[in-house]
Amino acid sequence: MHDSRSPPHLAGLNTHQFEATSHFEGPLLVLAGAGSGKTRVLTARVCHLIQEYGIPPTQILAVTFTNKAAGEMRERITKLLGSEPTGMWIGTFHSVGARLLRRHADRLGWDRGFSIFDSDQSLRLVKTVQEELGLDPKRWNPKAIRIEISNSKNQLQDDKIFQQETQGSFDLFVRNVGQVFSGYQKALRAQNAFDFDDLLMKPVELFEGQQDLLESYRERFSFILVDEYQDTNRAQFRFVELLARAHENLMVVGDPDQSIYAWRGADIRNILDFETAFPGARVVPLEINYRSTERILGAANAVISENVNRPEKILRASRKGGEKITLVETSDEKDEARWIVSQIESRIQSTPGLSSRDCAVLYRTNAQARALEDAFLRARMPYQVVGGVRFYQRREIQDVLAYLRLVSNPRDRTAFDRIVNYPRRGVGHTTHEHLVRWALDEDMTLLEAARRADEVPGIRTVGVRGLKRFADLIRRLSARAAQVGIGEVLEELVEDIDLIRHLREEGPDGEDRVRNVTELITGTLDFNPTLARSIELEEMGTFTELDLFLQDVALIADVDRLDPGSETVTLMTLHNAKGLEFGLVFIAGLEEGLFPLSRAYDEADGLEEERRLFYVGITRAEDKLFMSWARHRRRAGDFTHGSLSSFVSAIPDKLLEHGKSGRLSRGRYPNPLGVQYRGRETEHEEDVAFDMNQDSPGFVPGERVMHETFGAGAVMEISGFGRDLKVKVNFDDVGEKKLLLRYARLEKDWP
DNA sequence: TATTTGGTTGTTTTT
DNA sequence: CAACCAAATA
Repeated sequence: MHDSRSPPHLAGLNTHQFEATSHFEGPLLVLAGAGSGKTRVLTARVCHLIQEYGIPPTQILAVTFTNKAAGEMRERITKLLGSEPTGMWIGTFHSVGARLLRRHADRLGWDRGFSIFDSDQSLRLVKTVQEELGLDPKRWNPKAIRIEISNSKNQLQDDKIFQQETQGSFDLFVRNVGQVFSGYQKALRAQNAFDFDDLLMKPVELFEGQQDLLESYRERFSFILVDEYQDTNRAQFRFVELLARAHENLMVVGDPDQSIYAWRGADIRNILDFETAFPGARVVPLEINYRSTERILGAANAVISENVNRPEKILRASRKGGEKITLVETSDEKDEARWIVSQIESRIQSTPGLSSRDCAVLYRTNAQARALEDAFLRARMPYQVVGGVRFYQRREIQDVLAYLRLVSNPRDRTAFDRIVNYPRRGVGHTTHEHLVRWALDEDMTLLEAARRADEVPGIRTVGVRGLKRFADLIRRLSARAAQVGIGEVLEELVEDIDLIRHLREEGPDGEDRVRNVTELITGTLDFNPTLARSIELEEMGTFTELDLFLQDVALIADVDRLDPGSETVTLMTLHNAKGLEFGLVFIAGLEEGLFPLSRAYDEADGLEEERRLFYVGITRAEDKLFMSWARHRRRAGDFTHGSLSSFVSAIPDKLLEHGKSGRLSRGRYPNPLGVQYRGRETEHEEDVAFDMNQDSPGFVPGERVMHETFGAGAVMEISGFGRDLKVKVNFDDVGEKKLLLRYARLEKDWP
């Protein structure tokens, strides 16, 4: 341990933490178990570089997983240093990429005022391109195509490479993706826009193609630090590699056991093979957990050790003992939610100093938030939901933002299309078509064409007036944006289009929408571009406040909006919980098929990733962990019957304390004898009905069954759970088939 | 051109 | 049980 005579950034570090912190040049891999103080090490090393080795902050680049983490890191460094690390770049891969592109977009044929398209906007663009190509979106799922494009980009494969590689493919889908891909990329460029994936891929293209730029940034960032390295993808690896290859002063920090983003291209090999990519790397393990109690950590270790594909390591607890983990069985999602709320209530009441902000409820899917919210609302317990229907994704917010985007980037056609007729200006489908055709012929932006709408053939006077009014509005806003703050621009816009009145007229949801818009305005009134940190001071003059604001908005994540200071319980997905910690943690919905999700069984390593997610969830808890599951759950409209997640069986029983919700333990439910109470309790009857219809297939291996099309056969085996129950049948005529029971409509074939 | 209706569809996780 | 979309009607 380093004592108080050391500089403040070294105080209290253990041997391994100190080793990593004081590392100077060359590659360094820190294998940091959950709660082992990796953020401390990261910030301490930055201070060490600056104070002990005299490295100017301008030469340091730190990449974090969220903007929030970036902000916290900057704050902590400032505190330790006693001054801002001015000129140091700290940000996510996406924000660093955006920042580089803002500076050099012209070298790629983009304009520095480019728009950043989020997944929704990029999906809309995929649809548009599909329509132009005459590919029926019913037959070729735009979402699937978008995912394919995105994956490809994350592998650094652009549309040209994609087409080359799939040219002779017999897979029609893949060939179509190739077509859409290049149309999509062309459209992005025509609109002066990048999508999320471009923010990672284009900087790589920039560096690979422009040696002088690469050289200058290599010199500029002579020290690079990357957090959450286990979740980097190919493009991110390449980006880091390009910058770090010359000097190799690269520190990466991560934990293979917490890799949970393989589905979006993260490649765990980046961390596993780090020593191969950077030979001679120093490897420092951090294996003492300072966060959770011994019992909680025991459960986490037991769970993760079930994974086969992992380097052997064990995380030790510095905190001994602790409460047992509570595992509770509930009757359905409402019962589960009520139980959670009541636990939080009684805990807060009985534990002095414990407040709702110390509590978090984690779940696998966003849909689970609904029942929970309902219970919190009823109990009048304040809560905040992270994610789900995202704030910036809401229709009314997107509408307002589309105006701003169009002001900032007049070529943004996606923005134009969205708002040209919102609120209604008499610009319908036909008018729009005429406008587009004319703009294309005359080679001008839609906005420019709208300004000269009276010259466009075929448009009725209502449309002409509407378009001119629209173009005029955008022009006025542009002028204002150059003079006043973003907040004022927004206020004027909302006033001008009379948005509040329009929203109120929409009916019941209108008030909510009004509130959201007001919240957006309030948020922007004190928007401070220097605080936004997305830009260096000397660059300030070259961008308007609006540009900076839009960039921030585009890259903000759900967790970034989490307010840890507010007196509320936090509800979020397990993915969003990465990197966070809470005194009390609930993991809800621990049912087979939900967590792990049944789809995880279909993919190689799917179950292992799911288990890592469970591991991440468990290790969020400091003092007490609760887990719950429900026997019945409404999913996608229909009822499912569930059983306890197989993940839980890995946890030694001595760490567990079993319980039942009040509803179940009162003994009305379940009914061990089946039909005994029939007629007396309605609830119970429903329950029996589930059992007959949904739960038990009513089939056993060897039994003879009939199928509508396949005819008679014998049941071979039964697998899956709930709505994913599958049966394998050996049909007399067509042989073996694996069928989803809920579609199969099998009937017993009585002899 | 705007609005309403009904039908279809799909739910994993996110920068 | 949404949200989204296409067709039908005002």
